Amino acid sequence: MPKDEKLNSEIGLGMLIGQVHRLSTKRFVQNSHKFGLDISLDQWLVLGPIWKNEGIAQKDIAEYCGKDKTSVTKIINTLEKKNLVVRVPDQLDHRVKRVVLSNKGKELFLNALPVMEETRDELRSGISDKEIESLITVLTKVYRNLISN
Amino acid sequence: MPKDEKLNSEIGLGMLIGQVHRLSTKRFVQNSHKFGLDISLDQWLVLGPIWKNEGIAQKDIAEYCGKDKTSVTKIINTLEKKNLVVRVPDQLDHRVKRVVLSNKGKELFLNALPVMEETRDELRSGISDKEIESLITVLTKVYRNLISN
DNA sequence: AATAATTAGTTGCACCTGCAACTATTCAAT
DNA sequence: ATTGAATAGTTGCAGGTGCAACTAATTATT
Repeated sequence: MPKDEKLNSEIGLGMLIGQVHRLSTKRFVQNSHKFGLDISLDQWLVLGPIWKNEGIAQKDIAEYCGKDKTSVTKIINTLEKKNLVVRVPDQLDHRVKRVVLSNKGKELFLNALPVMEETRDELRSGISDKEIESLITVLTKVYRNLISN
Repeated sequence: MPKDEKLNSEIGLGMLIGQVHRLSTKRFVQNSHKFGLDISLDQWLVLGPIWKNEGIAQKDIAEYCGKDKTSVTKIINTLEKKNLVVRVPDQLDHRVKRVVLSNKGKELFLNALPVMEETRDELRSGISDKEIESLITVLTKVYRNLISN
């Protein structure tokens, strides 16, 4: 019944990554509620590149946050439903759509920064910078093994 | 355009974990197809405890693989649709359902072992055991930070 | 024994993901 | 100029996830 009993057995690496991923996205949403906001981690991740690059094309958003273009389409749909972003068709290339933050979107992005901070701190609590660094280093190697499709 | 260009910038830890998680579940499915099988990583993860413990209750499956009971219900639904498992109501406690592998399920489980092996090897390719060990150590700390709800 | 609290499992809703097939537009080749 | 890639984005389908609310069965309380 103790939640971390299974850790002693050989909880595989893949399983561990899955757990951490699921729990951290969950935690982000919980924290956003604590701050009176309603935004998912993935919505936040998509908002990021739009903030940094007003009018970015969906294709570039996908590349930027490592998501499938299909996923980006659908996340932007929900962001648009929430009136956080607007799709603007490019005047030169009629295939691309440029995505822009609304005022509400800008406001939410700023308000969500502390949520990100807090979640980040919770994840790293009691773990040294050196450990985090090595974690990122090795995880990046795994990542490189995987992107070479 | 190069797929790993973003690595140089500060691709956050959370984002990195998300990428690795998504890419590795994807890779598992691709590998299962290469072996002529059709099984997802999560279906495999649920099959595991049933293999080790015939007639395990759904609640214990959930605990075993760290999934929500809701998710387990639905994954077992699809496993049952595929005729890989059967739900058997417990005779003593009429609330619990015990899950059993069919012959087809046992066969698939065994056939999927090499898929697991291959995916595992691909993930770890070029990474020393020591690095993997430290990865698991630190990731486990992150995990512990998260389960304390 | 009757009521209340727990527990196992399911369902509905909203969201995220990957894949394949599709539209529409732009670019390349001849 | 016309045909044939390639590209940006969308849609439909199947699956996975969390949450809240629910049923049915078991235990605890009094």
